[in-house]
Amino acid sequence: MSSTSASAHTYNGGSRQQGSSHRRRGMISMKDIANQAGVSIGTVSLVLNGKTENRVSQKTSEKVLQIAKELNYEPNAAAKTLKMRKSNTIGFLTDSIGSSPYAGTILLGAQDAARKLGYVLLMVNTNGDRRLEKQVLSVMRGYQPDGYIYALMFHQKVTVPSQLEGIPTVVVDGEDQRGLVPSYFPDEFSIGYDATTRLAQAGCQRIAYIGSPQGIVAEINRYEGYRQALADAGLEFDDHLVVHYEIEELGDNEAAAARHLISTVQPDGIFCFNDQRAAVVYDAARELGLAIGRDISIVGVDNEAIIASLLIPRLTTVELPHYAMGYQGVLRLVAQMDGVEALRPLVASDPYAATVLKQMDMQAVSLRCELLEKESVA
Amino acid sequence: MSSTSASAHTYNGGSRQQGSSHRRRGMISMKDIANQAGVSIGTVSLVLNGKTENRVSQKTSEKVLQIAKELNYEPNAAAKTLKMRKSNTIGFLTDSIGSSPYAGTILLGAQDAARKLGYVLLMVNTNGDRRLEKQVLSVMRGYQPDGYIYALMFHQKVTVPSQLEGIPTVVVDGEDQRGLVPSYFPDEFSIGYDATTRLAQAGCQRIAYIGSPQGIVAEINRYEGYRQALADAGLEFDDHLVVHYEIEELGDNEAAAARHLISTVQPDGIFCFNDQRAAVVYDAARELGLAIGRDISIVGVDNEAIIASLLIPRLTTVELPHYAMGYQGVLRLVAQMDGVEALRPLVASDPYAATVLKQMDMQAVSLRCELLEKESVA
DNA sequence: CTGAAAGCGCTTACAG
DNA sequence: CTGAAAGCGCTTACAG
Repeated sequence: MSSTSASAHTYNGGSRQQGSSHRRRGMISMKDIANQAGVSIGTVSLVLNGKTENRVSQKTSEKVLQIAKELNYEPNAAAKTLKMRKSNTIGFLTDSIGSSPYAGTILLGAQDAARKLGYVLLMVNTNGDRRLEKQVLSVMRGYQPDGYIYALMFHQKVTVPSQLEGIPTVVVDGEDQRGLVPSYFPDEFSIGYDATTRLAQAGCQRIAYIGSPQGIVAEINRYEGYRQALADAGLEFDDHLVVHYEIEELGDNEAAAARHLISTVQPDGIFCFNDQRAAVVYDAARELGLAIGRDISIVGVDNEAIIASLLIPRLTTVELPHYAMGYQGVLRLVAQMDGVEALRPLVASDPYAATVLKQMDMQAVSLRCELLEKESVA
Repeated sequence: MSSTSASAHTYNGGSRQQGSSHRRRGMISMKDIANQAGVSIGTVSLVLNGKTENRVSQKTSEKVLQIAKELNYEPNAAAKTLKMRKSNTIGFLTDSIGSSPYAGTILLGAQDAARKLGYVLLMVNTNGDRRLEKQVLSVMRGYQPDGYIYALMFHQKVTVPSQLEGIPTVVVDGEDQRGLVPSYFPDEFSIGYDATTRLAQAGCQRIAYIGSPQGIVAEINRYEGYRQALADAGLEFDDHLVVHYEIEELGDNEAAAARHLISTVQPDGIFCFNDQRAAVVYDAARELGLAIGRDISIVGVDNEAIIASLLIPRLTTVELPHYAMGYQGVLRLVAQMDGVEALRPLVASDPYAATVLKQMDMQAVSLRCELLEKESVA
């Protein structure tokens, strides 16, 4: 908690920027345009919405457009929403903005897709608190978003709030428990498979897995991928090479645990559940005098920016598709709300759009993740 | 970029969740309540807005409230906005969601404050692109946010977009170039001062500063704080103890540079511009056989979660007030828009509210940052 | 090709 | 204490 100081470094910039009076800035309306153009409001509406075909003369149309531009007209979303029962707004619900560095990337992807499709994001954080979630959701509903993105902090099974029932919704970085709500999440199995296979290709014979508490989806499937890759590479599975850390029970001893693992079972390659673990393994290996990328190969998951900047040699890692999940999630949502035709304008320039269109019949879509080759693998 | 796979891990959850038909879910309106209660819509409005004083009987009031609750009534924000010319919406503009782990924390603070004051956040990312900013802003204006938060990725001077002129706006983690728009940002001078003073207190005689490219506000003021603290501690300033890295020109050599600095000028304490630099210094010190927290003391800035979890011994660091900036920024904005009375309900339970009220006459507010004591200082 | 009018769900004088 | 009515800025049959 930081207190506030009115120190020498606080200065007063002079006069107040704006009064608290509620002078309505001259938001100009169709009426203004109609007056200036000498036509009716209805005509202005037609023109501004491009519905002039056989209904408005070329000349009138041009005049209206011209004046609208001069006046810097911006349609009043509230009026439009009220009349159309469509807000062109997407509710973005998340449990984790602020607690995860990745939430922002999902949001960015969602935002970019929304913008291209003419939507704006109403953002709300639930802190993972069901009671708060219910409260904010009911406020949000008043704004009548046309659909919702329900974004999680990491891949897990979730129950979508009942208030969203019947409203178009897409789960991102998570999976609807009941399999009814379309969900976009990383292909965890392939992450484990690709990482392990890469290590096997590098000639590793004793590939360890440093995992996560068991039970969460990401852990279960990455581990499966690890085992399948071993089998496909003709390597025998060895129980001793696997550890599923409970973060809590480890505390400061994660480093010690890593050292212990390395020195006792002597792996020549390690697939780490995430980059953070990989960073700890770096330290452990170094203390044991092992050269990473030569004596021992390491692969992480996340491509976490800060860790990436710190580790030497650079870490080979599997990147999680946060941006893609947010982006495709919104594409899917809009297709659901407005029909697949809504995506057509994008499809020529945007490979994601084509992908999403192909998957409209799948409720659960796993995104393949890319292995980024650096120098931590021999 | 991740491609998408329809692997064995993609399953079809069954029937489509919702049709694309636009059946309006029974958003119930005041009319519905009025009908059921046998009163007029106007009366319902009065009751639901708590304006019953001398205007509606206790009995009618209760009946209306009761029915509204049963029907799960949620006011239609679009209609209210249209009529009132007030959307109870705040536009949150940022250059960095997704590119900075801190943006989310600012957003979280803003969100929490907004919720308490009955506002909802309309979120928009500009990617630091002026053209895009202009475009998204004009769309956003259509939604008529009552005010704007203009949030930056790190403390810098900015020119607020001209489209925001005349609309209540608060800059967060940045400073309005012209000093006209209220701005909330970290007290950089104190960061440098407190960190350096802490090192001096620990008995350090040769305190180095590993900075950042010169020119940005954060660097200039932290450096000043460093120098002032040296002076106040009776320590002589030594040019050789200071380095202002240009990140770009350093690349992988940051570690080498740190090693070089430590071995040549032999500081016994180092104030690092941020935790990331501190992490590099950890490595360098260790390679030179120095025990951190004994042979050499280190202080960082940021309290970056991932780095904090990695460094041993734990890093003493100055925490940047991201949450507080977002929170207080919104408080200030609402006070600006709705008058200071709007904050009164909070003031009893919320120390931030009192603080903000005290600072209504300041355009630039620097927030004091907390030094978190860990074990990296002797 | 164009305009007048109704109506989306609210709030707020105004009349009673 | 209560209701009828106007109007916020749009869209869209409908009539001409």
